[in-house]
Amino acid sequence: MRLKSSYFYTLREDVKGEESVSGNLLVRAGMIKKTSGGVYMMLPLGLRVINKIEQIIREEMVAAGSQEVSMPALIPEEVYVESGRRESFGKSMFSLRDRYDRPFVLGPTHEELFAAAAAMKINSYKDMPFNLFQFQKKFRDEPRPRFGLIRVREFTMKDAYSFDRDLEGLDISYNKMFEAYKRSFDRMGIRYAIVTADTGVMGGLLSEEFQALTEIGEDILVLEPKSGYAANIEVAGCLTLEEASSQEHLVEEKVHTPGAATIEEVAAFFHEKTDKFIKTLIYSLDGKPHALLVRGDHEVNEVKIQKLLDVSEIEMASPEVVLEVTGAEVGYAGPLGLEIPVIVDKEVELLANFIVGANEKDYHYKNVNLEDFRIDQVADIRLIKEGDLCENGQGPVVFTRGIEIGNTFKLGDKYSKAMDLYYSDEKNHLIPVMMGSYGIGSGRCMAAIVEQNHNEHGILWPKELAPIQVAVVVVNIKKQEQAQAGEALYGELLKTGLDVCIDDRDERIGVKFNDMELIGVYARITVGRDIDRGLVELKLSDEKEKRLVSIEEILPMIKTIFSGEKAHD
RNA sequence: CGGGGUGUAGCGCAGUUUGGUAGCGCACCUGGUUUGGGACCAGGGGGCCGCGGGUUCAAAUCCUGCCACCCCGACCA
Repeated sequence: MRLKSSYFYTLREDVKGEESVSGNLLVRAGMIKKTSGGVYMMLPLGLRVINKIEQIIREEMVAAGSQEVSMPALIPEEVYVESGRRESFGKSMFSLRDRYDRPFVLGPTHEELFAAAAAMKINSYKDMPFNLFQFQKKFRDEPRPRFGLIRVREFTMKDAYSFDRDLEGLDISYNKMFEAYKRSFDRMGIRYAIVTADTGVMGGLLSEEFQALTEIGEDILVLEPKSGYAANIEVAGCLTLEEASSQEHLVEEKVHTPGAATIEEVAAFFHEKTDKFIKTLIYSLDGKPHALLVRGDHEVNEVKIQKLLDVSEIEMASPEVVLEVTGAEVGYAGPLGLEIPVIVDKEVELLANFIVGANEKDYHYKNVNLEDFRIDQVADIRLIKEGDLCENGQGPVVFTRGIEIGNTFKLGDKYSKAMDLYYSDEKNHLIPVMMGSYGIGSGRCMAAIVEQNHNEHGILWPKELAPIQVAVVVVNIKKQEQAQAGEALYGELLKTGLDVCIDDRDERIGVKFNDMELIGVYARITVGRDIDRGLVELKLSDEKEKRLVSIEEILPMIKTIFSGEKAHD
């Protein structure tokens, strides 16, 4: 491409209100442009990168035996009603009506349609296994889009679906996808961790996430390096080897604690550490109030609660509800005398003579013990903390952050049962198909790569993904010998099939260098003052030093650097 | 949805307190001088001041309703 006559621009200043490095750099590089909250235009250079990312994924999917299809994004609402997900997605689904007032949605994910497509093919156990994939826009009305391409409302996902007759088959299909994912992300040069995760709205038997390791990641990953344990904090189990306290149980005592409502305030009042306290949190679970008890220095893990009690909606109860069920304003809830279900974290069971709220403003009870109140259930309901013992007992866990770039699910028969996808086995019994689903967000991959590969000047694309792999920068386009040499070299480079550009703009060299570094050109060839000696300068984005190369040697050198590369454009 | 903030030229901002002809930097156009790390001089173009009502002789500015965007808490590729 010739920059002078191409759609190409850069912004000199940082993007206002953009918190993520990737969002800022991609917008400044003219690769993406926000249209509205969480919706972006994909401009020429950005699209090139996305295409390269998707091509890698496509090659690996095909190599793993998957066939490409394309499903609609505009889908009759009834499809999701049938599977029960119209309700579970709720407000995060974009809904609309056609001219006859029939309800449609914009697909947030495509399990239902793939199940329908599979039904066309599947009659017998002989019709499986197989695997389909697509690249398709997904629409999710996220409450809070942010971080450039990381959390958006319209995005392209590669989604794949496997169909097997039984769990053994599903395991095989799942592992094929799993390996294809590893190869894809390895080829993109992404540093990632694989963690077990919550199955969430997808349901099913198993969920594993591919998490790109970055500072800005929205997910907290719990790792135990020695054993290789890795889990999303949502599902990380807690283990304690402590014994139950053998202290003699004292008689409970009501204490006036004026002005102390938060755990920290109460702890300061009693001159005790926060782990001598029990927090009583009033939650609304599918609209019904529940009391959740965790140690004062612990937090409730809402995903664990959702799984434990099979609830879909979980939120802290409103101050009005708290007043109603405890008889006191927020901050003084305690388990004594509560008439709502009381769920207790298993580590609370180990304590004796602890301090709790008195369900009365400005009062707490001390020396409270488990026999003093009704307990409906004891379970692991807390969020793990960094340094806690790993649930496998191997050692303390460390935290790191990640961006979820891929997710693999063993769905089991959830959708096949809902969508009536059955086959006949050898004995002519109708059996539900075992499904798996596998997603990769290509825009998130792009953002994650930028988060992991940038410097103070701009993006450092790996050479396979750079939108411009080789740039010929003519220092002074008005000097004939430079312009001619640059043009000649550009013409030769085009024949290599690499993504090449010539910066033929009438700009100062500093502007050109800065732009090339911002957009992440991999190899920059500068044609300038040394051209009269037959020399050009080569600078690779992953090397510090520039090299002077003779004009005759530059082409073979570039070919060597990119050897093994496929043709693009 | 709750809490906080911002909407003025393509981008970044001042002006709003105290109404009185809409400004600055970058970018853009013309001419000239420059040319290996975001040049300089001179001249110029570009605005439903987020949108709608209201107050006023007069509104970017005051009042009011709405919208959008950003940040902090509940979702997921």
